[in-house]
Amino acid sequence: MNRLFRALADATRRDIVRRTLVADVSVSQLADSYDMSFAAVQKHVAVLEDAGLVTKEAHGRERMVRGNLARIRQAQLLLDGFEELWRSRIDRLDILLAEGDLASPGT
Amino acid sequence: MNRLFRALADATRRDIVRRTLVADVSVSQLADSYDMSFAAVQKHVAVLEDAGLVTKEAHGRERMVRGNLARIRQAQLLLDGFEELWRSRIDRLDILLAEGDLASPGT
DNA sequence: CTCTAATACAACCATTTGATTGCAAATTAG
DNA sequence: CTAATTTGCAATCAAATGGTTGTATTAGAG
Repeated sequence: MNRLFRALADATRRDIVRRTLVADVSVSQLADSYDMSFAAVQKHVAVLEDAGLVTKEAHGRERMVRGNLARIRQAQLLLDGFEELWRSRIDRLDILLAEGDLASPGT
Repeated sequence: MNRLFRALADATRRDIVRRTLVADVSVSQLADSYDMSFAAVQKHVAVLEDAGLVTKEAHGRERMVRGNLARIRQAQLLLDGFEELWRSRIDRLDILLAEGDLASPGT
């Protein structure tokens, strides 16, 4: 999870994910789009690959990069878990309020 | 977004978010839970606060930390956007297939 | 075969991160 | 008032990050 979220914490990498989710793109095609060296883009792709967010497939001398939605879903699941926890806080407040309602009439 | 995802890319910080989504917790209560110095935990909370994932509220000499679900939702929205993009890839394939269907019968 | 394009990888550098310790300030407890 | 808690903040340090350039390898074009 650390690597997953860290990989998403960079605008260039998020853009690469966006593009490779829509269509396969070669590393050099990606490199042409950003104002940095080929090697820098190559490293970003490597970070994404290490995080499982993209895969690479050799096609001749090119490596086609493909976004991996399954991995994105894992991040979504974690955030969904946060949302559920938050709801449990509301539930606790409801319980407290309910207890208050029970106590008040008695006084 | 960079700060948001970077803040989530650390297990200790994700745990702090979990705990503070369920109930308000003071910085020192948090510090007691982790095997690191008070200052280190304080810094993690500061990173989360900077990312908008938690807020702090003074209560006497304690600062109660509270998780901010709204900010988590922003991360969810971004990931949801990825998912929609991915679906658009499928749509394009469908279009290609449909075009193929139109062409094939004519040949 | 030769040249070029695409990629991989290493070395290097500046900046950021994640942790530490130490000290000061504010608030509560006794 | 005095002492203990809680927090904030600065200085410091090792490791990771994000970028660079240079070199080597591999595959397609002519």
